Amino acid sequence: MASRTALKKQISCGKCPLRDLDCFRKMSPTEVDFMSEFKSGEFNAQAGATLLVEGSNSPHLYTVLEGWGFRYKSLPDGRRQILNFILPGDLIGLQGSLLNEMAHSIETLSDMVLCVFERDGLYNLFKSSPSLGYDITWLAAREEQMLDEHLLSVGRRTALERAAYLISFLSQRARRVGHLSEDQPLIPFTQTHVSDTLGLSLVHTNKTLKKLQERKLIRWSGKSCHVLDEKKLMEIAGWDGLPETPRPFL
Amino acid sequence: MASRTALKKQISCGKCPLRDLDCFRKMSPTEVDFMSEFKSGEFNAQAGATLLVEGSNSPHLYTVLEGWGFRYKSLPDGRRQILNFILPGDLIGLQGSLLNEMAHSIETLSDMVLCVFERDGLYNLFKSSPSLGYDITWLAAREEQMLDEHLLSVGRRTALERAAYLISFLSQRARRVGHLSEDQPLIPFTQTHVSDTLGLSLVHTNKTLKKLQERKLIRWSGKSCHVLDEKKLMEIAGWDGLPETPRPFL
DNA sequence: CGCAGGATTGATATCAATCAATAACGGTGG
DNA sequence: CCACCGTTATTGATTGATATCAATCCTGCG
Repeated sequence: MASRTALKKQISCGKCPLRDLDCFRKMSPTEVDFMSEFKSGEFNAQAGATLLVEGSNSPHLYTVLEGWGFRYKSLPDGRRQILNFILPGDLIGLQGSLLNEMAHSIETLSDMVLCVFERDGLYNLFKSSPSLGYDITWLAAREEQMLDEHLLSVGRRTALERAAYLISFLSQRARRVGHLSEDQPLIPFTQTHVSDTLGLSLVHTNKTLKKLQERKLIRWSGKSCHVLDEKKLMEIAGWDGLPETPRPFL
Repeated sequence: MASRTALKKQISCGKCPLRDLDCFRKMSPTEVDFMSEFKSGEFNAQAGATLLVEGSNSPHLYTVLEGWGFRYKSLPDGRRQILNFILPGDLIGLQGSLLNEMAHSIETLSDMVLCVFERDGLYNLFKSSPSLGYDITWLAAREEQMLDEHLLSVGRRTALERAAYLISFLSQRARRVGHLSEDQPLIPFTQTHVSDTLGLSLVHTNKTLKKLQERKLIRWSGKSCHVLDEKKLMEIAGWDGLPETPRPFL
């Protein structure tokens, strides 16, 4: 269950600690002011909570401030496909805001802190601040790019390559937003999550991860995965890594 | 080879015949004027031409006026994954315009007519016409939604379900933009294209399509596929179909 | 201690890839 | 008009990858 702590502005956008990370593009003071105005609150969700449900029509848009989550879709009989993972700086709920209905669900993997916006204000954002509108489009294009790569992975990579791609991908993303600190292992997810991402069965996923472990590229402990050799994983996957360009952060 | 016939404005946007289709949202006169201004020409490409190449940095954005195409990515050793198909009304090259580098290639399946825009004018569009900026974002979100469904398909559907999904998906899309007329069968593509979309081998794709044919749901003739029973295909795939909402058209 | 959820493992069953031909078709040059 | 050719579609046989089934083993937790 997601626990609604307080829907008020707990941090002013200007002081948002994330804003200082290298991976994010700097915002002008005007833009920061606008975002502070646009922000309608913060939302704290517990690990395992469902944030948005396929078919629903949420009145909110969120920017992730902290924590891990994932987007997924299901078939009528329950088979599930994880579409992408969600990390700090990601904008979520855009599809729902624009197309009027979520076609996927979102769940948290860890406790999460989200910045809340009213979807009704979205059009006004485009009107008042073209640069922020542009940024949102930028983020949408970036999500599309990640999905393209995932699709290539699930469609054409072998099981081992897929696993290697997934883990190096998440490792890079997490590192950039400071979510791979010394104390934190890596990803707070189970092998079931991995299998639903890779489009493989749980058993086969386990055997595949084991191979990566034998080669000392990763280490699985408890409910998370340590990345020991990102480079080698990328090599196995035939993946070039994420672009270095700083991205917008709302 | 793509043949550049003439890069001038051959049709004013206001008279664009596509604009009258039900599937597209109507544009205000101001918006139409803006687009006419933004439009820098038309481009005619022949079937089989490569429009954009992974890694390149095209100065253009396009809206499709006519014809079929597809986006794809490849692995270093040549394995190819088709990401999505391109039909009239689609905006292409947005990733390249925003993120500065194409991460996928685009090829035509039939002769194609494209409306050309300068990517440098994109930011100005957001500034001058927030509603058009919003529309572009809308289109990006729609593309994302299609990719989500493809990913679910490739990751979790069986071969038969995937094929059924793909064909009903294309059938719906084509019908809406009037590309399934009496005289035209359906899609001008080969089974190799199908296999690269579904993430299956060519042989297995052939056997799978054959099953759909035996059940009288499709008919393969020459280099194209007739859809005989879209409803049944959707049922097999467990797919609900595209949303009915009219979409923006630039 | 006893559970429950997650990770592992070995055996077996399927699905899909690969290999190897052959057939069908459209286009070309003679 | 016909022989020739390249591309695409089709098929059967075989191999290989992945799914499924069925246990067992952990580990954190009440």
